[in-house]
Amino acid sequence: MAASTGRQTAMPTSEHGTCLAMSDILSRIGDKWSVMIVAQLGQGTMRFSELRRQTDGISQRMLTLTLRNLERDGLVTRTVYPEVPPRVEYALTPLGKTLLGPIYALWDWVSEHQDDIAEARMAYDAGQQEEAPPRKIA
Amino acid sequence: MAASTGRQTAMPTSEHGTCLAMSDILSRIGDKWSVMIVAQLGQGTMRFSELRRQTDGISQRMLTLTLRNLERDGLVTRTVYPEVPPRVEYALTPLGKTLLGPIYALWDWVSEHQDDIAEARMAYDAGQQEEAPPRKIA
DNA sequence: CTGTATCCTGTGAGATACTG
DNA sequence: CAGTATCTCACAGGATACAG
Repeated sequence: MAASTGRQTAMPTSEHGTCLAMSDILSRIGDKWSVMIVAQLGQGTMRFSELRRQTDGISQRMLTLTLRNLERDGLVTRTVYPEVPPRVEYALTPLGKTLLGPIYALWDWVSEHQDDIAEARMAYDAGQQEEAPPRKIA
Repeated sequence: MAASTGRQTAMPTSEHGTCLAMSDILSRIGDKWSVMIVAQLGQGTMRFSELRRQTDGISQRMLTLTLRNLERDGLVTRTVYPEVPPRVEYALTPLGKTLLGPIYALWDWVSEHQDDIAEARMAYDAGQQEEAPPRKIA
């Protein structure tokens, strides 16, 4: 299990393999929907349409693709019930559940600092306007 | 601050604002280079070319854009020394440093589970080959 | 209900060349 | 050295229609 409770364990920037894996994993969990889906499934097993409804703005196609990728990475299981109106349930694997920790950490960070970021952006954009405008402002 | 396997602080999926902010922030830190740059700067102030050298594979353009975005979000500072051969130094802001925690959490997770994922992928791909090939295999 | 197949667009990002 | 400006291409991802 992870060394976890406390401060950051790793970050030996030397680890080149991990570095490559990082950008790989990050482009997966960093895509538009993966984190949201994992977070949803963190609350329990759900079926396709349920996920679709709860995940605002996702297209059928993207939900399918996202779930397939997560399944391929061993983060979620896909269970098909061969019934007449097909039913498919998705759930986190044990591995998938271990991802919830880091995701929540990120989530907490965002909810804690989103205001700072919004503020920083406004300040930055305002500053840019002063130096930028060879173009008439008003 | 959160840390490990156990229950976490947040995740009231209801928080819609945070949810939107999530996908926003995620698409920033989830892009190909931001996390890597922040991690680099976690080790201290660096200048442009230094970052360029240490960040394998990044193009000049992408480094510039990434840094600009991070600056705009208030995560890094950009200090220009008006010398003859220009020198520009980048460093994490206090806000930027708070991001190191979650990033390290993710980093740890990756270094800990990259093998599981690689394995899961191979297993999945192998399974697909069996059911897939209306196409002759051998 | 749970997908797959197609089409189409925006944009992320590399390569290259030029400037202060 | 540190950047900006273009060009280009690949691909993520939305909309829509069809299928088991």
